[in-house]
Amino acid sequence: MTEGRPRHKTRKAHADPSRDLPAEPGGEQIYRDLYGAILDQRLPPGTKLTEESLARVFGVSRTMIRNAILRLASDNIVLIRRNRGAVVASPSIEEAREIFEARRVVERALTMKLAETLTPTQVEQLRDHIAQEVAAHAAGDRQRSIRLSGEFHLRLGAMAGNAVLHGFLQELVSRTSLIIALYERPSMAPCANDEHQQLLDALRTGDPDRAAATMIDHLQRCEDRLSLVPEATEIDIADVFRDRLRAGGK
Amino acid sequence: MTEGRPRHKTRKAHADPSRDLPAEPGGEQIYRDLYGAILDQRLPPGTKLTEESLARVFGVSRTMIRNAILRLASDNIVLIRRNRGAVVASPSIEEAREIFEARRVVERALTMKLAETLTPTQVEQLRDHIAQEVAAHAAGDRQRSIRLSGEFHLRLGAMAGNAVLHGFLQELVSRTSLIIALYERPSMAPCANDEHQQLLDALRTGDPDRAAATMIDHLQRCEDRLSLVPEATEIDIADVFRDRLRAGGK
DNA sequence: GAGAAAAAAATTGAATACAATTAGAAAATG
DNA sequence: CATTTTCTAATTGTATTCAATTTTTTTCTC
Repeated sequence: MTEGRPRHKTRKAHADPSRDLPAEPGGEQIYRDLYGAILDQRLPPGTKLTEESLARVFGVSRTMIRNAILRLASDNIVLIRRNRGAVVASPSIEEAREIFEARRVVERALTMKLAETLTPTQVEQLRDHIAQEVAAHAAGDRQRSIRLSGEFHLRLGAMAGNAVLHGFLQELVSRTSLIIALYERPSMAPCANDEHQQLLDALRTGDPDRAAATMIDHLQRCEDRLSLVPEATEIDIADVFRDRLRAGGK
Repeated sequence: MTEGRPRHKTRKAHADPSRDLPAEPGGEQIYRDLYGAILDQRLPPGTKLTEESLARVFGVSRTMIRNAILRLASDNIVLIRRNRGAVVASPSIEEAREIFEARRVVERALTMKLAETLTPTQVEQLRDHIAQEVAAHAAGDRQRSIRLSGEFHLRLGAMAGNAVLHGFLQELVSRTSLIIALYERPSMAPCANDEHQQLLDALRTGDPDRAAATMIDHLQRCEDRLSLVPEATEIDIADVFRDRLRAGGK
């Protein structure tokens, strides 16, 4: 019955200290690493993902990089253009609006479910999480702050007990990271953590409608904190002289 | 070995005459073909998808089959077990319930949106679609009937104008096909098309709440028409003699 | 014969090799 | 000198090859 036999697999120890064994196979680790890098904006929207470079970095063949990229593409956080490589996605303003609308739909449902089932243990977990957010914010760790903020929504979603909706939320939160990278207003925290506290309070009342309203409100504020308006600059030159170009040139 | 390249499809004659040339590259066509075959239950849940067999059938290398399967897996209609191949997914009862719940969430939202924007042209399109459903039902074409039924929901979802939610719905409808294959009660149409007519009527009133209620009701009926209860059979033998097994010896 | 062990076959995982396409640099043209 | 053209390098798409794992078959033992 003793299962725990310490087997030393001395293989390529990668720079990742979180894992001694050859990581999870199937390109899983690569996928996660890329995913994390994109979410943390170390690979910002528009970044080209060249297969061979990544293959060298990760010390594997292009095959697995391709698989990882393929998965990222079906998560809609990477865009593959045929024969022209993959880039980190750059959601348009329209897309951003749709994503936030989808979040309101999905998270409203998850919040209502959770309001009716929330246990003291879960309250404690969420409280802890908020504490971490506050700490990160106080420490000025913006990177971590954004990441924790997204994770709060995900943990909440996980607790609601519908894996399908939770999966949708995962995609939505990821894409929201890209949106923040593209459209955040300078000098504004994307997701104020006192709002998370309000959310928790609303959940604890056990009233689904009140919790849902709080969530909707929170998401709307998040969206409003961004700058989702088309920029009017920089296109002018081409536009102003359009008639001249028509008349003069070919 | 002179394999050559038989231009005729002497092998499994595919019913799809739409392509002589390699069609869209990137394994797109293969993906769609497999997708369609699964949705039409020509590849029912549990079917093993052996890479080499598929490679022979489609006349390509395993590489592209793998890509297609990978995409199907991220759509959650195929399950990949490491080193043990891929099979068409068999959603559990629990999963089925979650999928229907997710559908209520997503389609409620889409229905409410659509109720406020529905144009006469769209009404006409939906009316046409329902006519097709009625015709298929009358002709006893069950296969087509099920497919059209799912497509009705998708067209409705497409009209609502949120591509993200529409994408979610696509996955949900696909997975519902698997659920129907697994859990349909004999002698029962999965989605009565007079309910689709009621839905259209409700949408035409322009009242979001009424339309939403009709949709929720419809989806609930669809779920209720299935047999989502754990089967009590076949486990009996082991269960009946459990105490004896315990007492007698391990 | 039933069951366990070993060997063979089939299947998947991943790297490499080659072909096709695109992007970029150099040369040619007006 | 700007623009097009041509050639070259870089990159992606797909097939093939080799290794690792699982499944099936065979062989052996009792």
